[in-house]
Amino acid sequence: MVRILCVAEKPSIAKAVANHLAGQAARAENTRIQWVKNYKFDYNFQRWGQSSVTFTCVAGHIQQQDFHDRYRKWMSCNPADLFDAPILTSIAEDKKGIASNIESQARNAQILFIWTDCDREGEHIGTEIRDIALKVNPRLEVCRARFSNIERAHIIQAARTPIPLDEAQAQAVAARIELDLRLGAAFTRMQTLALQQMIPQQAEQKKIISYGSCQFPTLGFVVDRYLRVRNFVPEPFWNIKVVHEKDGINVRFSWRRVHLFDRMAVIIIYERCLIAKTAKVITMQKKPTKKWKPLPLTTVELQKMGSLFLRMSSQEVMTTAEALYTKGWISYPRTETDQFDKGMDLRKLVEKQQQANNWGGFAQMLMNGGFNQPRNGRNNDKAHPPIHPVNYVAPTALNDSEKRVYEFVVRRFLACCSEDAVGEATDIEINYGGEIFSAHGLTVIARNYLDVYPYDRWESSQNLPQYTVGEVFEPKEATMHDGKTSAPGYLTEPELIALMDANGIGTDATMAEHIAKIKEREYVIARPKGGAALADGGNGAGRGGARGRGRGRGGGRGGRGGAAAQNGGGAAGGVQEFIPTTLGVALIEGYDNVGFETSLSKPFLRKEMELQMKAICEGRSSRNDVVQQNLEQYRAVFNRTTQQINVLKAVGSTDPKLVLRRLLILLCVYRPSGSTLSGRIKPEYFTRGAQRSAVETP
DNA sequence: GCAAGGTC
Repeated sequence: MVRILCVAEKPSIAKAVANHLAGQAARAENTRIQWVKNYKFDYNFQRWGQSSVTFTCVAGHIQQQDFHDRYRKWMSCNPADLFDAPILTSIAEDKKGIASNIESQARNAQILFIWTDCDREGEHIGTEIRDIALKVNPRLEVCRARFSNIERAHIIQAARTPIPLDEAQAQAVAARIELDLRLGAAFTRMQTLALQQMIPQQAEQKKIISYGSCQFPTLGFVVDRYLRVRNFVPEPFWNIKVVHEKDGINVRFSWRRVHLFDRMAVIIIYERCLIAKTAKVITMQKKPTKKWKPLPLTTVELQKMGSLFLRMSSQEVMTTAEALYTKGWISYPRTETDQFDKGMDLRKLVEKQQQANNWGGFAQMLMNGGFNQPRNGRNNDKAHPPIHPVNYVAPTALNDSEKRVYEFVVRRFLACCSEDAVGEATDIEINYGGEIFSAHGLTVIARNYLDVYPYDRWESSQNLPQYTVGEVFEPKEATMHDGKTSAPGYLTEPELIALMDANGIGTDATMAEHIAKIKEREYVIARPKGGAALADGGNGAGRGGARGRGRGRGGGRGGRGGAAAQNGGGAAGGVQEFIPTTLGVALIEGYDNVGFETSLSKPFLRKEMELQMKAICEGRSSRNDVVQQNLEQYRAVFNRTTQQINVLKAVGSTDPKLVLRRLLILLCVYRPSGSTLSGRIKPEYFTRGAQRSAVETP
C-alpha cells in the first residue's frame, strides 16, 4: 500500500478530516506534544489507490526568522544595518516537537499531502512543512488539498483532487515576514535608543518604543481622533420645533432642515411660520417596517460587540473565545465568514440549546417551527463557518468571562436562526409657513429575534394620532431654539476595531493584540467612556445637533449601552475609549512631519504592501523586488528621522519636561506645508465596508 | 529588549 502523510494547520482540522476520510473515529496515536495526535487509517484515494494514511498537524507557523547572532544584540550594530543584515530561518523553539513529529512520519511516507488552510499564510505554512519533510525524505511527492470547510462531502472531494502548493502565495508571505522583521527591528531600536534617554519615564522602566507596520497605524487612528476632539470648535446653530396636540397626544414635529448656522435666517423663517398660523398635513403614511436580525457572527463583529456589551477588552474577548473553542463549546473563533453553508445542519445546533435556562425556551420555539435560515452577509473566507455554539454547556461549568462570551455567541446564533422584528412606522409631514416638519412613530408588532438578543434595541415610540392629508391645524407651540455642535468622542474600542478592519490593519486574529500592544507601550491609555469630564461638556446638550455636521464619529454606534445592563447586570456600557499619551502623539506627529508624502502612521503603507503581496501572488512581481523596493523607501524615512533626532540631541536640553515639547517642534521643522500640531484636521479613514482598502479623503 | 503571522 502507498504510505501517505497528511498534515493540517491545526489539530481540529486534522481530527475532523481524518474522521471523515476514515469513515469512523480514526485511531489516534499520541505524540510528544499533548495536543497533537497522529491519526492512522486506510483510505482509497482516487489518485493513489488503497493507502495507509497518517494524518497529523502543526500549529501554525513552524519556522521563525531572526537576525544572525552578530546583529541580535542591540548594541552589536547600527540599527540601520538591519535593513540588509542576513536573516536566519530556524525551527521555532516551541515547535521543535512538532517538527520532529513531521520528520519521523515523513521518513516512512511516499506522499506528503498538505491540508493547511487555503489562504496565503496557510500556503506558506505548507511550504514550511514541505521543506522539513523533504530534508529527511527527498523523494516525497508533495501536493495539497483545496478545501474551504470541513463538511464531509467537500472533504472527500478535496481528497480526490489534490493540487500543487501555490509557490507565489508562499513567496508573498515570505516578503511580508522579511519586511515586518527588518523594519520593525530597525525602527524599534532606532527610536528606543534615540528617544528612551530623553523621556525619563521610559528610561527608568527601560520601556521599549516600538514600531510595527500594524501597531503604528493603530496608534495613528487614536491620535487622529484625539486631535479632532482637541481641535474641535463648537459652532452655534438654531432650529425650530413644532408641537401639536391631537387626541390628547403631544406630537412633536422636527424641522427637515435640522438646524441652520445663521441665526438671522432662522428668525426670518420662524416669523414666516408664526405668520402662517396654520400648518397643513402633506403626508400621512403608515407602513410595515422591519428590524433585520443580525448577520452570522465573524471575529471582527465578536470583538466589536464584546468590547461594547460584555465589559471586556477585545483581547479578553478573543482569549475567552479561544478557550471556549478549545473546550469544544463554540466553533473556531477566527473567521471572516458571515454566511452559513447551505448544507450545514443548523437545527441540530439549535436543538442542543433547548436545555438552557435563559434561552432554552426560545430554542424550543425555533424547533417548533420558528426556525428561519440565517441571512447571508457578503464575506466568505472559504476556510471557516461563522462563529456558532457547537455544544450546550451549563453556565456553572464556565468562569465569568466565558459565561458572557458563550451567552453572546449562543444568543447571536439563535437570533440568526429567528425572524426579523416586525413593526409599523408612521410618518407625518406638515407644511408650516413654507417649511417642512415631520414626526416619526414606531410600533413594534412582533419582537421575534429581539427576545433572545438584548444587544439590539428597537422600541415603540409614542403612538401617533391619525391625521389625514390636507388636514389643516394650528400648532400648539412653535419655538425657536439654539444649540451648538459638540465634539466627537474619543475613539472607542469597537470604533478602533472597525477602522482597523476597514483599512486592513492586522487580521481578525491579531487586531486585539495590536491594541493591547499600544496600551502596553504607553502610547495610549484606555479608560471607561465618559469617565472624566471632557472640556466640551460631553454629549449632553448638542447631541441631536451633531447630525448635520457630516464629519461625525466613526462607528456610529454611540447610544446603545443599554443592553449591557440587561445582559448580566452591572454598570451599563463598559466601553473603553482611548486617549494617546504625549509620547503617542509625539511619535505620530513626528513621523507625519518627517517630510514624506505618506507617513508611517497612515494605513496606506499597509494597504500598499497588501497590493504588492497580491502582485506577487499573481506573478506580476517577485518577492525580491517587493522587499528591495520597500526597504529602499523605508530607508529614506529612517535616515531622515535619524537626522532629525540628532538635531534634537544637539540642542542638549537638560530639562526633561521640555524635551518632548522640543521633540515635537523639531520633528515638525521639516514638514512640507504649514501644518502644526494645533489646528489641523487629518482625514478620517473608512469606517465601514468589507473591502480592505484605505482611502485618503481629499 | 525589536515585528506580525499562525495556533495550543
